[in-house]
Amino acid sequence: MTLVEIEAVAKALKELGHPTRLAIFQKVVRAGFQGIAVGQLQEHLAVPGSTLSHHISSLASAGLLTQRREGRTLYCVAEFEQLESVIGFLQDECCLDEEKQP
Amino acid sequence: MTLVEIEAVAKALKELGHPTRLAIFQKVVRAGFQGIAVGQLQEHLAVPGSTLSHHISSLASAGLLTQRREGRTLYCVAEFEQLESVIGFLQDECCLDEEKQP
DNA sequence: CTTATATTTCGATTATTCTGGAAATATAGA
DNA sequence: TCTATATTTCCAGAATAATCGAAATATAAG
Repeated sequence: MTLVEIEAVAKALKELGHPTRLAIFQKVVRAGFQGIAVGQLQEHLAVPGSTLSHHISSLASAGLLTQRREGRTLYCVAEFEQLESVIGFLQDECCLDEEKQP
Repeated sequence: MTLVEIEAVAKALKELGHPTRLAIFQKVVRAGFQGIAVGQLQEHLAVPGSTLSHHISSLASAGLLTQRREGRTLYCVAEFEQLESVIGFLQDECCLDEEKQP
């Protein structure tokens, strides 16, 4: 794992490490490949539009989601590969090997 | 998963989401159950002592490590259960169910 | 009791992030 | 074109985090 890759993982962890953003990401992931509209997120999470928009673009800047427009509606779609690479990092780079376990 | 638990996971993710702290944590995990001394971390990571100490206590405040004193030396030991609960959250609460996969 | 080593806490500065109202943009429909 | 809806961008203030030298604490050894 290169330094650049580690920094990409750190960036993703950092953006996930905010309660509102983690809640947003959870909803986006659960919406599956079709995604969830920004407005629907706003209904569920009761957070002002501009604040929500900032959090969404933070998650996008970490490669954790993308947006797709359909008419006036913008859908947020999870980038599952990025999520998997974060999980993979924690498992491979941070967890113990079997032989070290008690 | 309760709100309190989500906030605990968010806190852990946030603390891991800093390049220096992620590097610290990686070394601590790899040191296994015996842990690694603060001074050894400092040698590896070339960061001033006071800064390092702050980062270590951030990780401790997120429940990701504990410290054990042996004489003048303080060892940092990973809290593997906390790491596993973070990984578990990302897998269980955030990943797709099989039936949603393509 | 003095000195050396290991690490933390204090204190202060600088940098970054969070927040949300208001204005701007994009699209659709009448 | 005019209006309504959906969302973002602009702006600026408030809050939090990061940084690190210097001083303090803890322990060990002579």
